[in-house]
Amino acid sequence: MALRLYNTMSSQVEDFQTIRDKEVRMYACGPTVYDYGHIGNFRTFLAVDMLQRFLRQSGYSVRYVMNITDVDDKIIRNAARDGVSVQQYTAKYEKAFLEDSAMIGIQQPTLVRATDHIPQMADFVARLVEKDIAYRTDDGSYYFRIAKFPAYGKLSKKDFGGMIDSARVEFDEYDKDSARDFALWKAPKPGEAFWSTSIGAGRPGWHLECSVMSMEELGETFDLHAGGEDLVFPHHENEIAQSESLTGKMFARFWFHVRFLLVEGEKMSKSLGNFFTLRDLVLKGHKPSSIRYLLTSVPYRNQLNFTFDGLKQAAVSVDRLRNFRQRLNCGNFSPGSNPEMQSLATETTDRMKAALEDDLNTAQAQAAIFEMVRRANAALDSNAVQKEDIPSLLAALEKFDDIFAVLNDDDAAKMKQVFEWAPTEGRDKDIGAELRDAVQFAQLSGADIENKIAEMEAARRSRNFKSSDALRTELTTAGIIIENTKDGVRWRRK
RNA sequence: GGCGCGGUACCCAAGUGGUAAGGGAGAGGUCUGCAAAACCUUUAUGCGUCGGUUCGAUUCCGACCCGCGCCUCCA
Repeated sequence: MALRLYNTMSSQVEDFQTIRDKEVRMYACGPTVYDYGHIGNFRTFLAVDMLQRFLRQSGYSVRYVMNITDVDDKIIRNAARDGVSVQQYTAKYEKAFLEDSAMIGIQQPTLVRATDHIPQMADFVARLVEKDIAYRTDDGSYYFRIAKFPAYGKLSKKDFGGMIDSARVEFDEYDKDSARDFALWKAPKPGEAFWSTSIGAGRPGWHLECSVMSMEELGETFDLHAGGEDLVFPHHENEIAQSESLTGKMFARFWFHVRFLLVEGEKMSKSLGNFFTLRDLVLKGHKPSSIRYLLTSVPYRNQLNFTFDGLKQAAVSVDRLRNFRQRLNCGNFSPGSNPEMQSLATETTDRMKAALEDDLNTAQAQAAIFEMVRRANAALDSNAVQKEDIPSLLAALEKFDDIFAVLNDDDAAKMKQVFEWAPTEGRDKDIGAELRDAVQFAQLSGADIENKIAEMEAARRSRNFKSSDALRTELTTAGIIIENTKDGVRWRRK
């Protein structure tokens, strides 16, 4: 078996084959850095992150490039509103994006910025003009002539046959040959940021940067291009048009699109009051690992209903996995190995691989790991797990976590960052009691806790349950969960 | 209107032409000084509705109802 992925271009699940053996060159459309990223953005980036992780786990070397769109209408407008330069404005949100990505466990791709590629973009337009594929309008803007690219619409399955030859239309403020022609380069408007280039002053249109930067980084034809489902049209369609009409070659082989999510059953929107940035959720006290788990638990092509109930459930599920790992790490086991445990680990690894190879079916991969957890826990209860089984079971768990990345408990440290950030943006009032608690709990050092536990254990040994229970309550109140096992006391943070 | 996706238990959510993964929640039980963790049992004769094809459909086909997406820069 090998990886099979849905390709938007063919509308089918296909065998994933790379141009170069065992090397994947992929590009994802990243954020426009005009505000903090919301959970919808992160669902998409997380899906691509999982794909990238799985490709590496499958033995590919991966060149993964993501763009940062740091110039567009909204950015220019907001920067002007705030009285800062475009660079100052975007630097803040780019930084926030990187912090948020790290917080939610995204492995950082090679990042490229639109504004670092202005000359290349101008050059790209000039070459299109030479081929008469692009044209300049009176105001100094440049447009792509869709009539020159008959395959236009092949990705989004749209038929533009009837419109392409329409007469020259006066279209609002612009002077396009056809209403469907799209802007490659926009002439400057009074008071707006612009760049002086070989094709004149102005700024790039939205689609241009992705064609220019992806080809510069990955070559004229690369393996996979990813983004949110909304980008199929017009963004990716336009990228294909401009790139392929310039090179005469196929632009990207696979098109990977992530479905939008719903929040509490409805489309996420500010007017509905169900619009959440990642930081909004952490401010409410939700753990980054819970958010990551929930956002990755539904396969990327299915609609995911993001709910607060689901977030709670995700937290419990993650705890279950973490408890299991701790149980494996802390117990005392007799020497030898149990063939049943060995084959359980192997079966689980195989099932996870098969699930992910099937168009990244994350839900089934989770089912496989939980099946293992349940069966191994049962075996642990009956002392059927032996010393040499531990590495095998842990290896399967690690294989899972290479992709899902929720086991490492650094939630408190991440939440602390958000806690400290809040006042800098006047968001103190949004800090929830749960976040406050989580941050406070993190202050207690491991040594402090161990000391309390030793005290508690001493009381228990002398059967002074009243005093030991008091100590446990004290720790519980501080967010420490105590478990007395036959191998001694285990503790963990809530 | 055009193109596309989906409706599965209390909640989230996989999946299959032969009778329903997994997680959470609930109930009962085991273990425990009490907890916690863990385990066991249990919770859809049912997979939007109505027809059709079939020995057999939740899975295929058709109609309808509902939700969602794209169709001028929203991941």
